[in-house]
Amino acid sequence: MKVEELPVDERIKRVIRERGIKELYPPQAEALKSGVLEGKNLVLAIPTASGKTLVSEIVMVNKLLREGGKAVYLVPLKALAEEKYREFKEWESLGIRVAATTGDYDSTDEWLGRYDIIVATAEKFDSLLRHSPKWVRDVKLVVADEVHLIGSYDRGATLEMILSHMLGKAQILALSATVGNAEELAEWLDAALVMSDWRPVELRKGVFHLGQLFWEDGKIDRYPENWAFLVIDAVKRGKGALVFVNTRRSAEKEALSLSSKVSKLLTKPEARQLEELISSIEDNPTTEKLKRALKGGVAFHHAGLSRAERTLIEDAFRAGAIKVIAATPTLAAGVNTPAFRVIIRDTKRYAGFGWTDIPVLEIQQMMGRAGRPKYDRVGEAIIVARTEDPKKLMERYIHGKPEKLFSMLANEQAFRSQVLALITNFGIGNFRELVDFLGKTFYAHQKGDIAALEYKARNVVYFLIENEFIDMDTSDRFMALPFGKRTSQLYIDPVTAKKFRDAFPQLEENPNPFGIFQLIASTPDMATLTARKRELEDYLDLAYEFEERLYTNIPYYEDSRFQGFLSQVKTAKVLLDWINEVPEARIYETYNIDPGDLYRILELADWLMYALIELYKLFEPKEEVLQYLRDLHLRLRHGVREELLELVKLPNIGRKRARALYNAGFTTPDAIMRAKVRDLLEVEGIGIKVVEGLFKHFGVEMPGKVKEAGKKAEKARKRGTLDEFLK
DNA sequence: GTAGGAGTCTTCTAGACAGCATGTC
DNA sequence: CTAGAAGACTCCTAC
Repeated sequence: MKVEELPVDERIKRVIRERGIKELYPPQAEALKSGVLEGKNLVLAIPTASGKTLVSEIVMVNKLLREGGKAVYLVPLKALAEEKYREFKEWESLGIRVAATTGDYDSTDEWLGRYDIIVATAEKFDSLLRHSPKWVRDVKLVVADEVHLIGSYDRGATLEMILSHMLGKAQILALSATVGNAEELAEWLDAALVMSDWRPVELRKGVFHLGQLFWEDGKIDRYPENWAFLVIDAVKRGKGALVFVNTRRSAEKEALSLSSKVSKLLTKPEARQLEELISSIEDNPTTEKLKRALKGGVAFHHAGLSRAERTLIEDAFRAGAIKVIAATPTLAAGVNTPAFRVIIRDTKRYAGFGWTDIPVLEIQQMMGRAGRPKYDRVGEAIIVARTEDPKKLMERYIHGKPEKLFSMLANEQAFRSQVLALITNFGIGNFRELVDFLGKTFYAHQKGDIAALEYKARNVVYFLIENEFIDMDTSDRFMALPFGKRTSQLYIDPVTAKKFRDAFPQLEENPNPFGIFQLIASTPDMATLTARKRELEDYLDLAYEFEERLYTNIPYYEDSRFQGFLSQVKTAKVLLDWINEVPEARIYETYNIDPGDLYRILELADWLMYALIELYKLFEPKEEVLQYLRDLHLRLRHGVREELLELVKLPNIGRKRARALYNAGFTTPDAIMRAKVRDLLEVEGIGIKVVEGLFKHFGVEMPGKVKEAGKKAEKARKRGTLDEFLK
């Protein structure tokens, strides 16, 4: 189908033509002929990179130009929200305003009402719905990207509930990977279904076993025995490769070992480019390994890396500076990083209770990363058979069908949060109405009856009443209580809220960071760091040492909660070190964690600390305790002792600079404002830029001379590094 | 007595959403 | 619950 023939506004065609697209891919054409342009719901199940985004763009903009209102585009990851936001920005030339919103950005957001396309994570949109801003009524279209995540154990229920809410109120376009039961999904959504395996770049799949590469079409290529040669071969041909493994350690190990081989294939300019890349990365034990690998043009990629490093690696790989990435599954689900060749080293993964096969769906997503649309005629995806029977792998992952999706609404943790929200935020007034609503869900459609779910719902309601989240009047009508309403808006698990409330009396008696951090770490919303076996004793000792600061009893060894408790103690200790200004590098070493782990823990603790304070406000708070909690929250956010709280509020002043300033005698913002520029520059980590920022913040004019001198110094410094770099 | 090597036993394991203030992604 | 690598531990030998 030619773009010209599309039954949409001329302006849309113009934008698409400007991208250099004249002809639509067959599945795109089929999708657009399904009635979706006339308002019908659609489930589009086609491979990644086969043009789902363009279809959704056309559908969204067509809808907006014809009917006005808003389109919401749901994604599973914050990084994807950013990626889509940047892509959709292009439509601003037609006067369409695009916004992105995730937990990193804004909230209640009446201001989102000014935008036409809103990109959001599913959880964020769910949270927005609970705050019911006025513009929600204007949502005419919901695009759910990666809708197969409806089958994810911990996050599927959210997506399912959003779609249940919006079904009938807005048009729905569900974008899915290939799944076993797309028909079932389409039926539920009363949607047309378009399925296809078509890809713009041909995908060749194969299984590698002891030097033999068995292609799906029966052809066999011979290689040296080690699969690493497949990687080297790709690089030799001027292309890149992705290697998927199942542990962080493997990713690092393979990256380092491949690096020594790939490095020999690098040209001088390439090596220089990599040096530049390396110099821009912060130093810590994890990045030390990363930098070593990068010297040879290879990176590893896993959640232990910070966001900045991951983005840097992804960008450099796309640009061709990095030749190979060894990655855990992070990369398969994340932003677009196609490669000529994808090698899947592992098809099993440890799942907490043993080894399980990685689902076909996930392996196919990894394989789908093979083939770069503009550069490759064909992409290659190769599964390595190390201990597994190659025939079995071929059957399961290459010729096999992906799994069916199953509703995860009945997952207890997700379900109790959702039931609470239905009652406190979505006007569900009694049990009958609750059951009616549940009847509209994918769960109900799939199972045919909801007796089991109804039973669970009844138990949840009892739990919510018993713990005063909600109440029921004499005519059995639900009433939202402030505690329940706030819990739902804070987007925390009711069990977390209950744990907080139960601890308030003790917390009031003896407010202290360790007790509060352990409390936070004990909630189901927190991710704890696992205490390793040989650490157990240390943390038990620590727990006894700090016993009187805890708001809970130390469980006995036989108790099933024993190990979990010690993991909470470990997590609390990390947070404690953080607010006591222990340097990051030492935290990584002491607790054997990566930067990404620390970041994650801090992010969660920050969020839950806020929730704790907000809930405490509902129970006749003591002003001095409230103030204590607020200060602790700030300390947690900035990672400082109390005396630095004023300093870290200044622009560009974090925990390191604040401590340096304080130790140099600048103990208050006022002292800094009165200080001489020269004296400030003496302080470690304080350069002319920071000083300029500070003076601007204070509204004080910097002496012109000083400014000049500073700039000169800056230039000299830059030259210095350049000289060093050139020799 | 002990350094150090070989062999054996033990341990460990992927990922990542949410509030709010800030300014406006 | 179907693995596999790294690190800890043990035992032995050679000096």
